[in-house]
Amino acid sequence: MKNRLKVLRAERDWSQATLAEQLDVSRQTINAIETGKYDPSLPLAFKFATLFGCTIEEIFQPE
Amino acid sequence: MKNRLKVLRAERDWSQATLAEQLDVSRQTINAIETGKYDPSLPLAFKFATLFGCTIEEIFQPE
DNA sequence: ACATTATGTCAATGACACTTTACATAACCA
DNA sequence: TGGTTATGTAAAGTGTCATTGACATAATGT
Repeated sequence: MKNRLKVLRAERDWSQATLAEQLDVSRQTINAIETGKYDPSLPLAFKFATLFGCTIEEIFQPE
Repeated sequence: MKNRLKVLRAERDWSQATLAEQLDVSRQTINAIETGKYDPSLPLAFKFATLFGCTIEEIFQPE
């Protein structure tokens, strides 16, 4: 699963820690997802979409 | 997480087993997701969307 | 030079996603 | 009545998601 988190974060000038805080997850979770170590759960994917104001499909794409 | 799987299945007259087969998961997984026991992984959510020809958001909605 | 921030990574742990095998029930039909 | 299909559920096992705490490195600012 690919994702555009790094870009979306950069557009807002947010650190991984800042993003983690807003989503109520750990910084390591953000880092792991961003670097492709694992995929977020579906509920967390929805949280990303809500926070960034776009659809899940606009953030995550299956390989 | 709510979902419209039962309706989407009914529209196509598919059993849980038929759907499971097409998604390459077990029938119990379909049943568990449909009855809200747990949420699908993000990759599986994408598979549902692809198969039904719609977006993840059109199938699943956070509570 | 020193402190701070951002990122990457590791180990250990608990919770959840998904599996197989199996049993039960209800509906349908020959 | 007996066979088949659809659905729900349970137990036990495996792998993945997400956690905390910790350590390392690079970049920035004072």
